[in-house]
Amino acid sequence: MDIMNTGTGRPFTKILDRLRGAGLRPTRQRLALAKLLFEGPDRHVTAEILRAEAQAANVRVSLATVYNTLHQFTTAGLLREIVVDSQRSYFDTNISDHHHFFYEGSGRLDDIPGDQIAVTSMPAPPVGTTIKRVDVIVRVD
Amino acid sequence: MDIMNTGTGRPFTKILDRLRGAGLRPTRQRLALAKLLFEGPDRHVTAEILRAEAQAANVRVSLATVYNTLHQFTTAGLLREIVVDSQRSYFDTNISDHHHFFYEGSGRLDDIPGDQIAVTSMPAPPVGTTIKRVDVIVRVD
DNA sequence: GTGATTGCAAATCTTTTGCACTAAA
DNA sequence: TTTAGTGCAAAAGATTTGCAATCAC
Repeated sequence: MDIMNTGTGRPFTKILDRLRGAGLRPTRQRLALAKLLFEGPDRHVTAEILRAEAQAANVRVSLATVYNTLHQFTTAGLLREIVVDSQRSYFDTNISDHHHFFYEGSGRLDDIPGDQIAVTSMPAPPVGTTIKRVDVIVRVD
Repeated sequence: MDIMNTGTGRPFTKILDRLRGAGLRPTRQRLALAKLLFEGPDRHVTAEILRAEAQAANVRVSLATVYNTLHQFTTAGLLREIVVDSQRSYFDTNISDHHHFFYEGSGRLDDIPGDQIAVTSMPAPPVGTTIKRVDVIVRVD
């Protein structure tokens, strides 16, 4: 089955609508990357991983476009960027409230559901600022 | 007063012992960087900031040595690396249990004392792993 | 002396940018 | 058409590395 077609004669409408809803033109590259990212279970990717998958799926996309797309999807709220490693950016397809286990050795990242962890007695944010997000990273090895 | 001398005729013994205790030869560069880092209140530095301060204090240190030293100090437990930005590494002279406010706009980092925040109902670490650290980052802007 | 440490410049790696070309609406 | 999006190659920025010179013990 071609990556651009679901085999039902209906070219994955849900993803198409998702891009349209985000105000992003459904180009061949965005559709293919979105399909890799959003069909199937939630995942954590780096730009390099996604580029490799695109290549493996016979989708021609430049690395620059992979970076652009990851950032556009993040800005549109379709992805979330996770900062765990100062050398590489990870993007999470799970945009619900949750946290992470980070395996320092392998660079692997696992979700911790939001209800399995709680941050209490949060201090007030400094005057003039707003809390944008609270990230909890449990580093294991 | 010279940075290599306290003016008391006693060349800052505490820092010297700190390096010796960590098994690090007290070289001119390490002593000077340690003085910049550990004399005075706790702080957050990047390699570039520390290099600039060394330069301002008339200490000749190469950037490569600044990086080496920051990592050696971190391995020795004298510093702690904080990951908040995927483009830059921060090092914290406060090695006690605490968390951080990160100002996305300016790149500034503030400590949140360990007793002002609590993470409860932590999930068990995956089998075969040990929790190395739990980082809470409150992103504000 | 001898091995650890340093400096420098080059290399590496990730990410961004400029700009001509292509494609969506 | 018209404007957004893409690819490529070059640039940028942070960090690491190789190796000869230097320093601590």
